[in-house]
Amino acid sequence: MTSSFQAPIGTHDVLAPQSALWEGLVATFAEFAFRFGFTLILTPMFEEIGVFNRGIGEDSEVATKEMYVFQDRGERTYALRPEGTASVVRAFVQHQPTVPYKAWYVTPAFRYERPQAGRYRQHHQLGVEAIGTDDPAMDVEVIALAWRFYQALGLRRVRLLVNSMGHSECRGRYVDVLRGHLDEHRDQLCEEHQATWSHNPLRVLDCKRAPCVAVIADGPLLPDFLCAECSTHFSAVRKGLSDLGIDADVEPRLVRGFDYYTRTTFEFVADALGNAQNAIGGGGRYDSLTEQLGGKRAGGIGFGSGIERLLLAREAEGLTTNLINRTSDLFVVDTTGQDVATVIVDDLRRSGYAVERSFDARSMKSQMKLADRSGATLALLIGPQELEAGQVTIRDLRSDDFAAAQQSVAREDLLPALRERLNK
RNA sequence: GUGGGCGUAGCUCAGUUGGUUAGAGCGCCAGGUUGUGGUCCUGGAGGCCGCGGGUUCGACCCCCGUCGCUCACCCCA
Repeated sequence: MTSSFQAPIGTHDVLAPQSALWEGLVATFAEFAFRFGFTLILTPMFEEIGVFNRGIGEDSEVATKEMYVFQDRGERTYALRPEGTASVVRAFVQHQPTVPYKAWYVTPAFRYERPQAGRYRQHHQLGVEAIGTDDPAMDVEVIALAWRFYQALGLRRVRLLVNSMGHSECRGRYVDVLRGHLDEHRDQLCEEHQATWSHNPLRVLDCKRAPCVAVIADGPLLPDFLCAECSTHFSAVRKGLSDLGIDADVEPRLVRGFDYYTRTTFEFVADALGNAQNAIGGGGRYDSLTEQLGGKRAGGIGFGSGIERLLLAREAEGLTTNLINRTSDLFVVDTTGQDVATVIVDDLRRSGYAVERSFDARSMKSQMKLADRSGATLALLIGPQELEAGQVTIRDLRSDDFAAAQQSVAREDLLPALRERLNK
C-alpha cells in the first residue's frame, strides 16, 4: 500500500488499545513519584548542545554518534534530548530551587541508532532526579522508588546491579591503574578499543566484545580503589537497600554510558527479556554535574526507565492486565435522532461516568454492536417508546439472562438506578 | 556504522515451473421484515502486489537499484 508519509525510522505511533497501557504506566509512576515526594518538572525537548556534551561526555557513544544535532535559524546549535538528567540539572542550576530538589519527569528521548527490538530513535523515559544532597539515604530512596514501581507493575524477574565509581580522586587512581593494565594488554583488546582505550579507559569496561571482556576479567576493580568516604557512602547505600529488603548485586565492572556518574551507579535488568536490550532502567549519582553546567557544587542522584522496555518486560513476564481502566461504563443507544443522546450523555459524563455513544444515526442493531464492542457494562436505550414515556431502558450487556438484564426507568430516576447497577 | 531476513487488502498470510478479471481468514459496513449486541447465514466496500528501472510476447513471481520494516552485532532505556 502506497502511503505518502509514515512515521520516521525508529519511531512509532501508539494507538489504542496499546496507548492505554502507556496511560496506566505513566499514571502509576506519577503516583509513586508523588508518594516519594517528587514534583513534576517539564523542560524543553532540546537544549544547547553543551548541556548534553559536558555532562554525558564529549567522547561518549551517545554524544559522538547518536545525538540529533541541528542549528536553528539564529544559528544556535541545539541537540534533541538524548536522556533526561542533563536538562533537569541545567534547570536546577538556572532556577536554584531549595534543596534537596526532587523532581520527576516523563519525556521522549532521541538517539540516532539502528532500531531493533527494544531500541528506537525516539523512546520514552520516566525518571526522577534528587539534587542537593550527598546523603546515601537519598540514593536509597531513589533506588527504592524504582524498585517499588517495578513491583507495582507486576514485574518479578528484575535484578538490581550496583557499583560505586567513587569521586574524582579515587576514580582517578583507579583509571591510572586500569590504564596500566590496558596498556599491558593493548594488543589483546578489540579492534575499536585498540585505537581508543587510552582516551577513556572506562569505556573499555563497557565493551561487550570477547577480547575486551577477557582483558577486563583479570583487571583491577573499581570498588577496591574507593577512598574511605566513598567506601563508607557505598556501604551505607547497600545497607539501606538491604534494610528495605531490596536485593542488590554488586557488579564491580558496571560503568554506565555517561561520564557524569560518581559514586553510586545502578542498573535494573529484566531477565525476562531475552535479547541484549534488557536494561529497563538505570541511573546513579552525579556530584559534579552542576558545576560542569556552570553552577555551584550540588550532589545529585537520579534514574531513568524506558517505557517501551517496561512494557516489553511486562509482556515477557506474561502480565497482560492494564494498570488503569479504560473502558466505558455506559453506552447510550438512541434511535430517535440522537438529540436525546447528546443531552443524556453530557449529563452522565458530568456525573462522573465514562460514556460513549454512536454517531451518524446508525440502526439499533448497529448501535448495540458498538455498545458491546465498547466494553461498556450497561447500554442505555432510547427509542420512540422511551422518548414518548420519558424513560430510558437500561440493558446489562454482560448478562446472559435477557429478561433480568433489562429495565426501564424514568429519566429522572436514571442516576440512582445507575448508581445501584454500577455500584459507583 | 556492519550483517541477516522480509515488503501482496486495516491485520495475519496464500498465490501453483512468469500466463489473461490477485485470493483466504480476521476486522469493517449492510442485510437476515415490524426497536436489541455477543453465535450463525448472506452480501458489500477495501489492493497501481513498497517504489523505480530492466529482462520477456507477457512480471506479484526473474534481475538491478532504492525506500521501508524487522532481527543481530555495537551501544543503551
